[in-house]
Amino acid sequence: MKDGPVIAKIAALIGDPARANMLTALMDGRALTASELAGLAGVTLQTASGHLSKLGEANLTTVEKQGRHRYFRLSGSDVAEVLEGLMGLAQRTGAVRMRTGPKDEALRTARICYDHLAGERGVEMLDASYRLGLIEGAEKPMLTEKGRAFFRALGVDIEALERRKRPVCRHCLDWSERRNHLGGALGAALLDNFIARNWARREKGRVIAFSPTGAQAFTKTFSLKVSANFSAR
Amino acid sequence: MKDGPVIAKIAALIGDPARANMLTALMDGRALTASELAGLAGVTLQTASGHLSKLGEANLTTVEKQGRHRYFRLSGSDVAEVLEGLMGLAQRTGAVRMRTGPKDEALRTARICYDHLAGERGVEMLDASYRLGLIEGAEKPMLTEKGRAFFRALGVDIEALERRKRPVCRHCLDWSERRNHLGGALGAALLDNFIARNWARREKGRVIAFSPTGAQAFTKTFSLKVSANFSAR
DNA sequence: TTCATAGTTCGACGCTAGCCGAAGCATGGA
DNA sequence: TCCATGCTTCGGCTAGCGTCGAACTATGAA
Repeated sequence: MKDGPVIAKIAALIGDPARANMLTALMDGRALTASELAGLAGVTLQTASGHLSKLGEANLTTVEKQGRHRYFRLSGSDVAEVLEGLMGLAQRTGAVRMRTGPKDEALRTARICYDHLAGERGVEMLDASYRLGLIEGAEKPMLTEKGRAFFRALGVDIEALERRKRPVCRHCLDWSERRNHLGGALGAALLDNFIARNWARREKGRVIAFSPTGAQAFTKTFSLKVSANFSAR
Repeated sequence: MKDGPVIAKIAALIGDPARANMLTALMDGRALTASELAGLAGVTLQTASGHLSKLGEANLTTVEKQGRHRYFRLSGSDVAEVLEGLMGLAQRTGAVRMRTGPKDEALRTARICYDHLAGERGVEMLDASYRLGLIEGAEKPMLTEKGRAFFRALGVDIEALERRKRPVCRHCLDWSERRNHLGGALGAALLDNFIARNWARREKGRVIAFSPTGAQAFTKTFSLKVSANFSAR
């Protein structure tokens, strides 16, 4: 009776189609201007402006002024996580079309979730990290000594990550796979790493495209089985 | 532009204060009637009925008919998880409060339901039976081989129970916990068993009182965590 | 059978909130 | 200084939805 309205306020904010469009557009962690968001949401600039101020008041987004532009982004990865959770519910409902186009296919395979890898690849990576003993702990995942050495060898500055406030390892529920993938500072650092190595690159939308050699390297690094998916693209 | 409205539908459902109240009330996994939910949400029965049918259509809740009551519960733990996520976001701005306690402590803890154990203990026992792999099947619970051996070792004549017409295992909805406990022939036999072992005895009214040693034995048998509840009573 | 309780359906009312046009600031460039 | 661009604020319109009273169905008890 008391905490209901609290979540209702947030949920109602996400519940408007225009705002939901804006939020999902921001899910890849990029910052977008008010005009861009207006276009994506299919509303006029002044309408979008109103929505964005509401989202800001609720601390779902933050603003960054730059010249005469105002860049909006999600205020944190936790917002993206909740949005992914809602997508999961929406998918399970069956009210959503299960028919998936080629774009959806690519999204399922590998996409960006705020700032880290999601989709099949993301889930595989987390699974492998547990299987290889790099990470331990169900509730609160922690790097093992072996994991530290492993990721350091990949070129990730673990110590720098640990100095930050953000958790190094974190589970993040994947709406398409409905299993956890790896979030947190390490998840973000790894995605950066893959992109820097040219294993993968960001494409339009939230798609992450692995190159053939990148996919091979990824598979080998995490001791994954070679799947039909990889050879297919 | 595509998946925005999808999550918007779900979020909008959660976004109404009355529905949010109902959903949060259901977050502990209990099942509540439409009237109770109406009261908790502060709306009339007919309004609540409308809300509940919407929640059902979206598969956020499921219904269970029992007599002239209709018991509503969340359709899965994933729903509760999303709600918790929303609370987390809400917490950034708003305040949080805790829930209230019970009335009749002893009755809630353990009581007789027709001929089997109900209340916290009963619910715990059913939960444990699933967790330990003694029982399988959501709709129609069945003893596993492991379960047969387990209960036989406790001194229950499983074969005799199976010869009877009465179902061996049966879910029974618990009015205080609002979750299922174990009924059926096995549920009855187990309560007899506990009393015969002096783990518990029937008291005035419908209260079942566990002795300290009985509570300990019960806890150990079903591999339960030792709770403060036991030591407190 | 009759009454009581639980819940649903229908219709009407009223408020909220999203929407856009127009006007108002603010920043940056010429 | 003047204009263009990016965004916000204001005001009025409208649709949608949450709400309740009343009538109806279903289950159970006397």
